[in-house]
Amino acid sequence: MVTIRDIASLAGVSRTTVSRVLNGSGYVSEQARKRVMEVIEETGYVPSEQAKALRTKKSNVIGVILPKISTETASRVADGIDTVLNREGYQMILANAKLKVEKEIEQLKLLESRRVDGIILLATNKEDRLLKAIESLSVPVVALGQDLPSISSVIYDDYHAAREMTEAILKKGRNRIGFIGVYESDHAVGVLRKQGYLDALEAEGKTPEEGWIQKGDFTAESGYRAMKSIWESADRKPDAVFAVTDRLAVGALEYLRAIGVKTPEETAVAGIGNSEISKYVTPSLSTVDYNNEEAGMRTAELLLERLNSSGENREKIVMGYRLLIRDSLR
Amino acid sequence: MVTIRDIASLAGVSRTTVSRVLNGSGYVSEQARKRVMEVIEETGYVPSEQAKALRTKKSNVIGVILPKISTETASRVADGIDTVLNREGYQMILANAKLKVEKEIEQLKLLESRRVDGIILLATNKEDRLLKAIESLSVPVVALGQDLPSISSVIYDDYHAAREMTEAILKKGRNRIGFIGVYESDHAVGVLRKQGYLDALEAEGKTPEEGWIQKGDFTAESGYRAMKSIWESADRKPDAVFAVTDRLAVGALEYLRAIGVKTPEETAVAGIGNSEISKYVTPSLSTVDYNNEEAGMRTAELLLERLNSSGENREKIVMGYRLLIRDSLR
DNA sequence: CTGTTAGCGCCTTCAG
DNA sequence: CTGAAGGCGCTAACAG
Repeated sequence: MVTIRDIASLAGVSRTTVSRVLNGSGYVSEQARKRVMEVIEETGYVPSEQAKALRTKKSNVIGVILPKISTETASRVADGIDTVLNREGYQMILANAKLKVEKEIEQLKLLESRRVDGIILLATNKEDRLLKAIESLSVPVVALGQDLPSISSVIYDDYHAAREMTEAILKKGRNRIGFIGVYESDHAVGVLRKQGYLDALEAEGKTPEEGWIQKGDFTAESGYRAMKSIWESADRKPDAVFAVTDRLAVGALEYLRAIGVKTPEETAVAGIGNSEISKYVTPSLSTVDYNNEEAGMRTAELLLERLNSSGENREKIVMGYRLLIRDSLR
Repeated sequence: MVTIRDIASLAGVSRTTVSRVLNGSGYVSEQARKRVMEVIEETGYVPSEQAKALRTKKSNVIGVILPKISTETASRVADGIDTVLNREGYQMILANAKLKVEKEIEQLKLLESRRVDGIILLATNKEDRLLKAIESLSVPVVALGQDLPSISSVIYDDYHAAREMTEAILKKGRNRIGFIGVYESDHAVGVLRKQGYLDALEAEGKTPEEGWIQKGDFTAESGYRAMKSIWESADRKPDAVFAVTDRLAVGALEYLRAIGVKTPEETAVAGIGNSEISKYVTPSLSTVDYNNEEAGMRTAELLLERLNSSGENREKIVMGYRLLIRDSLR
């Protein structure tokens, strides 16, 4: 591999001069610059960002920790992050947390060892050991998706989104609304969305019946099972079901179809996420669009700002959302 | 940032000794090891992979160039790649080619400047300048998705997949099969799949009618428009349509529904890719499963083998596929 | 078992 | 306008 040294000697100048033409810093005679450029061209020399980073203590790489790689949400977010990063001259190193806290922490450390300039964490929990791990890090971290105390974050308005969707269902005259949630370690999805649902009901003086509230695990299959549990355990059958995720909702839709319940006539269904399938299932699924790409962009911008300002102040951005009422809710 | 030097002096040993306990290389007395470990623990020292890489000329980072980040195929492949890379102690730096050749080349160079150990390219074309760029690179590259001469690659069996799906359609007694393809710069998708379709027809002595063959650009909307063109320009209406992509097929499905043509009764539809929507549209879409995750894994393995063997021999792996005949084809 | 020495490829004072 | 010298954090001979 050809180095700056080779270029220097081939061009008959010092390494310093080569460095200067490379970075456009300081004065270099037109003649010298030309010689150097020629040699670079001939040799196909590519400066090592690695060595540069060691010297300048800036790698221009940002680490991104995803809960799972092949997920619609994650890839939309990654797309948004990449847009901003690419524009600002950064590259992105991806790390997979596989939905496990330990893995999340492990990846944080791995990224720190790579000396990335900053880390974006798509968080799925707010566990103490995670917060501790972040604090002990010497690399700036911003979170997306969960409101982590002590660091800047971009979050979705889970509570209001869920509440508004539930209200929209109520407004259609539906009174017996079931709910499919997830485990509560995921605070944003497991707790906030559920609270939004509960509060919307309570505001109308309604109480969900025993058995109307079930849990899944983000898969369509679990949505199917949850819907089945609701149906079989409830005395009065619900006339609507709100799932915290489109996949769960699609699973619910499938169960209803399987037992011959008409959607939306008998039982309406709604989800959150505006996944691509939501548009193409029959009936098309009512859902909430979170604009993940934009969220990714905002998060990247937040991180970059932090890198350039050296300020320690924490910032919190709450993303807006958009209700999409489609055929599954009439 | 604490360095190996700090650890050494705090532990009262030399940097070499610290390095040795870090890498488990050479002999270190139990006593010294313990002292060092303690100090590392206390200080929260994290060795710089960056400096290590500069010295060892191995970064343990692999670059992955995707045509687009938020794509089902890309993210499945990335998932597979990550599985293998993670298992073998590598990390993945993602680069977005935005479906442009120049950007593809630019990313190759950028990754080279980062001194990644190898590059995986999800290729969408076989243009000469791309091949040239790859050859001038001093980093091993393997391709996925296109059969690039001169480098190792993992490819899908596009020709046979398309041909077999077309044959499956013919076997259902459909005789007038339309086709929605894409531009030919994407050799695998644009040329090979089309050839499979044409050859299957020809083997049965059939010739597609003028207007039955249209092009789209990977979006559902373009599939819709292509289907419309087929419908409006053909004298005899097709009784089946084969699209080279699920999204195109879904667009076609939408058009047919819009004009009140029954699927599959009047006109059957098939795609390729086994996208998630294919399972949930109505009627469910017949398609070909390419097992992208496995392809990603194989590609990563191919690259790692190449890194460890220092051999220059090129290898070509052809992935298998699986026909999924669903409701859209009866 | 341990330390000394020498660089990996680059940038950055500091003197010319 | 240009070069020499030093060092970023780490590992790899090579002597002890």
